[in-house]
Amino acid sequence: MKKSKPSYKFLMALYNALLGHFGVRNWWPGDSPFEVCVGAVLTQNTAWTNVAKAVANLKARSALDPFVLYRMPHEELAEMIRPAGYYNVKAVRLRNLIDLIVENHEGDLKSLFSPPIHELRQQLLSVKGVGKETADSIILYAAGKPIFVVDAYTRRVLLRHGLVEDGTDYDAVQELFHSTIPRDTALYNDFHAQIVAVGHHFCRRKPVCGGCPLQVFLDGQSPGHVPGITGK
DNA sequence: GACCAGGCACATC
DNA sequence: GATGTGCATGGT
Repeated sequence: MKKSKPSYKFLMALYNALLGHFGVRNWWPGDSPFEVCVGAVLTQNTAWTNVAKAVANLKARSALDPFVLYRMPHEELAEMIRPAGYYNVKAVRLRNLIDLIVENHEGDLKSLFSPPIHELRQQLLSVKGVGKETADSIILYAAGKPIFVVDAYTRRVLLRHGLVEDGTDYDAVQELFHSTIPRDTALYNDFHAQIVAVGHHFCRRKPVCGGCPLQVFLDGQSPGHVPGITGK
């Protein structure tokens, strides 16, 4: 069964339902654009609580800096980000991103972020270890440009509430937002943050959705609320 | 002790 | 081009 595409009105009402429940989220959890870039790589398939420990290690060593990380040996970097898991692959991926920043932009993120979104995205995607979600997270939350981030929470929440088909790919989910609601950085930033909030609190492990603001909103309005889908 | 978490690249068919 | 696999820690 093919689902009809949600309207502007519907998506905004959905957003407002989340906003009313959670309040403005003020995302991403990071003190600087560079920290957002590092966090975006470290959080790949990893709980944020573990990422926070790795970031704290880097901060404690004053290593949250492109030039410091550029000079750091692999073993040392891997050891510092160990709590985030996959530390060997992530140390390489982080280094690949740092290489782009330092070697092509003299360590200056403003330089990296200066091109139009499409060009910036291509640059980020050319880095081995930076996929669509990581690139888009950096573009939205570090560069402050309007692109919608599609992550596990986004898919899960949309799927669980019957708004997309199972297996809908990244580009299709992203296009759903881009073609429906305005290209606005602040809106995309908070919308995604709201989705993460509801995904984290209500659509993760719990077998039922009691108290979920989306359930309240969607009942009688959505293609069908689908309780009980946990995990991926 | 099993299961899961804000992916990604690579091998194989 | 679809599907499977390795990477790894820490919380529930």
